[in-house]
Parts: sequence; C-alpha cells; structure tokens
Amino acid sequence: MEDVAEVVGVSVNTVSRALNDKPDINSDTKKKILEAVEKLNYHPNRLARGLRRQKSGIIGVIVADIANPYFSTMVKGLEEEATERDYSIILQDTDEKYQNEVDAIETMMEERVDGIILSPVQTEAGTVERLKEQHIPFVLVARKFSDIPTDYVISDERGGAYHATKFLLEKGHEKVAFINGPVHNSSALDRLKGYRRAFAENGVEPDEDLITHGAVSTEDGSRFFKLLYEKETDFSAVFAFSDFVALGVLSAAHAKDIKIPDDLEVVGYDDIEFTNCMSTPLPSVKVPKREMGRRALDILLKRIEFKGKVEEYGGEERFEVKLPTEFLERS
Amino acid sequence: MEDVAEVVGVSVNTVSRALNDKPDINSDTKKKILEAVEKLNYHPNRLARGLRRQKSGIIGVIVADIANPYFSTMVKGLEEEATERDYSIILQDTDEKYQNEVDAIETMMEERVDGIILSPVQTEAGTVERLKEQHIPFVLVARKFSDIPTDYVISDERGGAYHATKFLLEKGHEKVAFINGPVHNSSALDRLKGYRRAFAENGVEPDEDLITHGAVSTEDGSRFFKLLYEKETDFSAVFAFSDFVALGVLSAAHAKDIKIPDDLEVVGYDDIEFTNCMSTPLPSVKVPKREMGRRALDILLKRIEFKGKVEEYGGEERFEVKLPTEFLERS
DNA sequence: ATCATTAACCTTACCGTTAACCTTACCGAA
DNA sequence: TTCGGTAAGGTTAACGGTAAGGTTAATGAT
Repeated sequence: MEDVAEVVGVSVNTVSRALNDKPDINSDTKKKILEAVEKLNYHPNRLARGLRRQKSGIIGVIVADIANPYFSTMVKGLEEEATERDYSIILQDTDEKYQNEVDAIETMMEERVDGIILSPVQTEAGTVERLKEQHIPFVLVARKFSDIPTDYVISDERGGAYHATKFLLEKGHEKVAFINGPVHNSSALDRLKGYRRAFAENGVEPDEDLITHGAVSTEDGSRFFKLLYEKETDFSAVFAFSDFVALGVLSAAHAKDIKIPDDLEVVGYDDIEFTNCMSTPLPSVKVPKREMGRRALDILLKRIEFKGKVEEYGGEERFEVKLPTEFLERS
Repeated sequence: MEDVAEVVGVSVNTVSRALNDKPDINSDTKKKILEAVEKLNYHPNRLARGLRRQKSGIIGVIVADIANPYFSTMVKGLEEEATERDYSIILQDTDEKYQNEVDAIETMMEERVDGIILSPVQTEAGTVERLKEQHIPFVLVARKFSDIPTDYVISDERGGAYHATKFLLEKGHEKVAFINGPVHNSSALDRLKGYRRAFAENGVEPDEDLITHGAVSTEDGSRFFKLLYEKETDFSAVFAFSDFVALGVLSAAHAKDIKIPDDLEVVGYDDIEFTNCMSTPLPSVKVPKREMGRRALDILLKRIEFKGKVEEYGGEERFEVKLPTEFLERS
C-alpha cells in the first residue's frame, strides 16, 4: 500500500480510503490510485485489515463428512453465498467425531472467524454450549438440539419421513422396517417421529422390532438389513435413513435374490443425485441442501451485523428455519 | 496475551516464547503461563501472528464443483492432511467457470494464503501462468496442463481408460462408443489416449463417429447417448467419462428398453460409491481421490517450506505425481 | 476584511504477535 | 577480584492496515 501511495503521491491513508469507498476523497485522486493499484498489482492484506478492524471476514464451516454429497452440496450453497457477500470460508471436517469438533472450533477461534456454521456431531453438546457462552455468532445446519435454543436451519425431516412412510403404508405394506440413523442424531429422531405419525394416522402401531438405529453408511445398510432379515422376515418394505443406507439394503437384498420392488419395496432419503437413474429408481425425500447452506449463511451474517443489537430483542429472538422437503415417488 | 502476561507477571514476549516452544524460558514459568492461558481461555490471534510472521498458515483450495463426490472426497483428503499439519484451508468453488477461478485466486492472494491447491477450469491457462509469474506456491490436482510445467498430482487416467476399454474389447465388443468429457479437460484427453491405445493394441481403429466430447453431468450422459443412438445404433458398449455420465446413459437406455448388460454394456469412471450397489453394478475405474488430496497438500507444503531453496535445484525440479488407478470389473 | 465551513487530505496511534536485540543476575575460571 | 559466559528474561520495532482526529487551502457569508 505504501508503494501505491508513493507512486500517486498521497498518504497510505488516502489509498485506504480510496479502496474502501470512504468519503473525503477526490474522484480524480481515487482514479489515479485505482490505476496505480492495478499497475502495481497490489492486493490489500486481509490479515492486517482483519487485525485492525477486529473482523476477519472469514466464516468457519464445520461439517460431519464433506465427502458425503449431503454436506458437500450444502457447503456449495454456503460457499456461493459467502463469495457473493465477500466472505471467505474455512472448512473443517469432523468425521462424526466429537473431539474433532472441539479441535475445529478451537482452531476457528484462533483464526478469529466472524462466525461459525456448524453441523454438530451430536454425541455431546459441549461445543455448542461453549459457543453460546462466549457469544460467538453461530448457526447450526441440518441438525439441532431440541433442548438448547440456538439459531438453526434444518429441513422438515418429520414431514419427509411422514410422507415416505405414508407412501409405503398406502401401497398396502403393513410391516415397514425402519433402518434409522444414530439415536443422538436429530435428523434420525425427527424422521422417527414422522414414521410414527404416519402409522398413527393409519391407526396402526409400528412393530418396534422393525425399528433399528445407527445406520449411516452403505455398509451399515447392508448389515442392518441382513440382521433384520435373519431374525424377522416379516416385513415387505424398508424405509432407510438415507439413500446410502438404502443402497446397502438394495445390495444385500439383491444378494439374497429378493426382487425389488416386488418382494421388497425400499425408500430412501436425501435425494442423492444418482438414485433417480437406477433401473428401478429409488423413491426418496428431496432435501434443499444448497438452500439450507445459503440460508444458514444469511442468518449468520445477520447475527454478525446486528451483534450489538441483540439486546434490542431481549437477546431471545431466534432464527429457527425449517425448509420444506418433498417426497419423490418416482413411479 | 497481555492479560496472560500480567497474571503470570512476565512480559508478553515470554508468553509468546512459552506458546511457541522457543528456548530461553524456564520450565516453571512456562508451566505457569500455560495454566494461565487455560484459565483465561486465551486463544492466540492467528491474524496477528500471520501478519508478523508473513505466513498465514492458510492454504487456498479451489475446485470445480465441491458438490461432486470426486472433488469433495479429494477435499476430504486435503483437509485431513492440512489439519494434521496445523494449516487451515479456505475453500472456493469455481463451478467450472474460468472467471470464478480468476476471482478465487484474487481473493486468496488478499487472504495471503501460503499456497494454493487448484483444480483448474481448463478453458484458459491465464491463472496458472500468473501464479507462476508471481511465484506463489501452488499444486494442480486432478488436472494438468501438458504445455505448462507445474507441480501436479493426478491419477493414471490413461491407464484407467485403457483397462476399461480393453475390458470391453476383450468381451468381444468391437464398436465401443466413448462419451467423453470436455475437450479442454486434461482428464478427458488422457482418457481418450487410453481408449485409443486399447484399440491400437487390438489392431483395430476406433470408429471416430462413436467418440463424442463435452459430457459432464448425468443429463449430458442421457443427451449424448440419445444423439449417438439416433444416428448410429451400431455399437454394443459405451465407455462413459464418469459414473455420473454413465448413469445418464443407463437411464436413457432404460427408457428405450435396452437391456443392460445384454443389449448394451456400460462402463463408467471414478468409482463413485453407489455404482457398486446397483442391481447390475457398473464397472468403473477407481481413482484414489483422497490420496490425491493428501499428496497434493504434502507437496505444496514442501514447496512452501523450501521456498528459498528452490534455486538449489536450479528452480526446475517438479513434482509430477501420477497415482495408480484400478479398473473394477464387478463381475 | 474576517471568520466559519468544508473538501480533501495528512498524522498518529493502535490492532496482537514475534524477531531482533538488550539487560540482568549468577556462576565458575583466571 | 575481575571477567566472560549463560540462563532467563525484558524492550522495541515492525508486520500492513484503519479509525480518529488534526491540518490546509479554498469558498462563501457577513
């Protein structure tokens, strides 16, 4: 910046003002400065700016598994919105391990991020509590804690699961197995509620033995299906926690020569791109992943901008966004 | 830091020394300082550290589409390695648009990243030229420029395509259509070489009309397949640029009541998780995506550390890493 | 002619660290 | 005793910006 100032013959401060569209600057001078900036290929130093302004312009993003299209699509939305609004994002992946989440937040605090977007590993809630205590702006995405009030952006998991289950029940299946996600996971819990509601509405009780928890990966899907199948073959449909889990089910079913959808009907969740292209397409629940990312970032920036004004609302106002899901029948 | 210094009764410099494992510090003092750091919940400011050290500790990562598992898995590897080595990563997505790449690099220079990992949009090479000119450490991943020497980490695309094509030829297919990626894309070019080599080795010339370029998405796969099918039905197998493209082919074929693999045999590329789980699994080429990310970061850090010593090797030494691929037959 | 106003700058200090250099007390050797 | 060496610190300046407040010359009103 000093070089630019020297070339133009002004002080560094004037250069700073020119670059930040501040008042008190002649438009001719400004033009000259911008030209010099261009010619010298000058790039303002965001570290220095951040240090002085006490605002890094960086948002921390912590997800459970970036390799999963569910999260990576969300991150895509986040990144788009961030770039549009001149923020950078720092990414960390927890691999669903709580300790990694703790470490990630530590790093982000040192990095002086202006706020955090978090998809929490939900085995413990300590990190979220700490973020609250320390008044670091943050927004949860995809997952929430029902007993801790925070800003969050989720999708209508209950509704999605409800429609998926209802679809199967209406097709005449009475025994619908549910291979659900981990019990601590809020998505899994909400989907279970939707599943139960669909049954309740039909005046039937679901068979509790057909409800299992803990499936995440494709392998889990295969494993859980085999276990269910071996001890209780009395079900004609499976509602899987995710498309990946559903794929595991399909794969295991295929190995056992079970015909889809005649012998067994399977429904997934998340609408991962490919599930539509299979020879027997997998019905699934479409989740607005990208939009979730965008919204979360938007809310976070609101929090950051109005940080001082939180008291105006008694510090109690929350952004609790639930975006609609859509069941895709794929007949 | 000042607070910590005051509590312990030393100067800030001593605190700094304690935190950076520098010499000239008494171990008792150090212990006291670390305790105070803990108690006060002090987090060193990386902005200030970066400013002073002229090293941000941040790596810029630019990919073409983070929502694509190919890239997101790579990023997972990158992130793992970066976290292990105490670097943070800033992520930007170009959406395969060159202008976004230009902007992304601009941002990263302002952010004073210590180096850049780039999967270039290859419609233009200006950004890479500029990175070279400005001596910014960078490593290309997944894609390279054959006419511009740089560090890069890619996979053996030629070999992968060769084996995939050979597989089809050996099964008796003489007419193998190739629905390839964009012509400017180095992966596509290398895969084409592999495709040709397999033919050459068989003493056959591929039918040039069966080679098409420009497919990326599932929709492209469907579209290109339909076009090929309409004007020339004389092929019994398709080698697709990616699993996504292959899915599009399968989907379109299914719509035309073409039986897989009896009427048409399809092979994909990338080994995206799900392709193994379909009722007729899709043969594909396994690419060590995660490993590519890790290696690229490792090389970048070497460059960063030895920045001053490049001259020792005449500034000419390059890291040109080609990781092995593996054809998955999935019989 | 005098003074207040204002546009357009300049000066200074500071953001939180760390590199480089200086200080002090103590110890053993000459 | 005097001196050099060393361990364990302290002091200062600088990294590259920006906020806050001061300066200057021109302008206009009185």
